[in-house]
Amino acid sequence: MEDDFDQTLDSNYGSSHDKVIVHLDADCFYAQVEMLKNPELRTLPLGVQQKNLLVTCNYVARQFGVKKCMLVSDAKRLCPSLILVKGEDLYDYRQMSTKMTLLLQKFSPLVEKLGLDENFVDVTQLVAETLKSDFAGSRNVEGHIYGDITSRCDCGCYERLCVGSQIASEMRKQLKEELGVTCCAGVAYNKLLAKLVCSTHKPNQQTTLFPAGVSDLMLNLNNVRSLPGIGHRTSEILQSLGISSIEQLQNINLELLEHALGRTLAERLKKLSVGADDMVVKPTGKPQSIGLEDGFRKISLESEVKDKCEVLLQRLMILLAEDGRIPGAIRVTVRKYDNSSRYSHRESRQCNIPSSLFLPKVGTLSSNAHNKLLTSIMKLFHKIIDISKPFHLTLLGVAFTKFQERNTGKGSITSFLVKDISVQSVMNFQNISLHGVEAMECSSSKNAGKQSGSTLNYADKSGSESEPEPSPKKTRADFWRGSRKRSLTESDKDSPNKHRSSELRLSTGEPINEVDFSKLSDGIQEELMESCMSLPSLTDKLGISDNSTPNTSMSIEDNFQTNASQKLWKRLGSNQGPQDQ
DNA sequence: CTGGGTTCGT
DNA sequence: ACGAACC
Ligand SMILES: Nc1ccn([C@H]2C[C@H](O)[C@@H](COP(=O)(O)OP(=O)(O)OP(=O)(O)O)O2)c(=O)n1
Ligand SMILES: [Mn+2]
Repeated sequence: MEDDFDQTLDSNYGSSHDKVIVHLDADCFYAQVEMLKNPELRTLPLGVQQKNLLVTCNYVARQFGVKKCMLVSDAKRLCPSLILVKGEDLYDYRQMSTKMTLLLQKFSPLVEKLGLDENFVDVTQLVAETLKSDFAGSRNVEGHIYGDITSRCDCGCYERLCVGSQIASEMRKQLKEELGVTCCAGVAYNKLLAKLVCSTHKPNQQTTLFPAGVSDLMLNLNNVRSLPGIGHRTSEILQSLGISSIEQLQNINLELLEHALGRTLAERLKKLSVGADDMVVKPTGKPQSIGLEDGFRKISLESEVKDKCEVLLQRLMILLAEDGRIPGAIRVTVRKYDNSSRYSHRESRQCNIPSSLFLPKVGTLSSNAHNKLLTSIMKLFHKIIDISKPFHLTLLGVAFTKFQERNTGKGSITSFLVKDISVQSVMNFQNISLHGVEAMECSSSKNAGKQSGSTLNYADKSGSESEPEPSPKKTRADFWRGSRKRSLTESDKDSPNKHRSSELRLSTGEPINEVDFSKLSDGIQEELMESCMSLPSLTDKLGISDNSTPNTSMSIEDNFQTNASQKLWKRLGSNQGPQDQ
């Protein structure tokens, strides 16, 4: 008891072994999603292109020496047969990202996203429950072990990390089977080490790090730049101090480092350099900002600015409607043409916006509020740019921030859906395939948007009546390796809307069937319609894609080869055929 | 020939 | 409002 207390207070600089952290990182993420959309690309060298930058490529292409974030021209020189797919529109990547995080949240609520394809999961509790309920279970490490384990720590971390590796393996199995996504995983006792060890075996592999391997892992990093937390700027400063290796960073005098970097950063980096990290896995909630930007050669007329911003705003309103919250502020970002300096000098201005613009009125928002927002945007623009002089922009961005939850009626299913994270994709109402409802205004029309035409599936039968109550004897620890079952959490139970919405849950589970809209209860049908109509700017969604440069062709034709992974992709909510290259 | 985001700290 | 970090 007292020992535990001391241990907690000591906080051993983030080097205690009491946690089990899994870090998951999808393989060549954008490229993988593109291959899921069009499996014919699987065997070919594939690159995903944003303007002139090749942002990532599949592992076939990597054999040619093609690298991430490379100029397209350089990549083509290395690999003339490289197939290119446009990737400026992140919609599909974002959607897959959401599904991955939802799947991982079945293992622990402590899931933190980093970008679109990485997740940290703190599985300490699941590991503890598993060890408790299954103390004689196998202690095999799944996947690779980093370095040697000749000396075993006696704090119990060996067993914990073993179970962690088994959980990681199950996570990857489910990601592959349910979403078609392959990824790497790293298992360690803190975030830094989980992330670093994750990347030691790629692709589609996992690695577990025990305390005995920590020193090797750190010293095998090639450059100080490989330490998460040391970016472009900091590594340059370190370079000017003659520090380029991890070992040099470990050994440099702390006072000297503080002088160059400030105390907080210096102390943090010192600890990181020996693998100590006390950062906690912070559950990722809804985003703090939702924005879009577009880069270009030159814009020098106010009218062009307005046009660009209007397009950005239209696309933004779709993302906003799907998010379901009301923004309290809007921000405009600009990049001025700057000779000599490749470095983006960006300037931004933001202002508050009245929430009255987002009142749940049906048709009114579209033109009226839209115009007011555009006016605000232009006002902000004029705060940055003096129109009376010539100007030359190379980027425009618009973002919403300061979100507030939408307050629809208390018991309304709308307000409930907005809150329920597992149902948020449903807020994209065009995702519902409305069998038995003919051409509802919000679903049909052009049906050409990227976010249209997806299918809504059941997943969670156990959420409603059919599943027996979990027996108190059975701990949650068994769910991930024994029979797969999901039970309602406590907070699920006290809300009647939760039960109603289980009818509408987006699939991440096995029994995949399309929802037949006409089979939903009448009350829910009506409320869904109302919810649909009360969403801001819903009518704007019609025929408008979150797609600046369309990168897919919409073939309604469904007779082409049906490869398993493509079926999976389609089943999971795409309506897109393969691309015509 | 340099994406399109998001978060955090100051 | 901006720089720095991450993907
Ligand atoms: N500067 C960057 C870095 C990444 N990404 C995008 C493209 C990647 O597909 C995705 C994930 O980034 P990763 O660094 O994890 O790279 P990949 O997943 O593509 O490849 P890997 O297999 O090495 O993880 O984020 C980006 O747009 N800009
Ligand atoms: Mn990745």
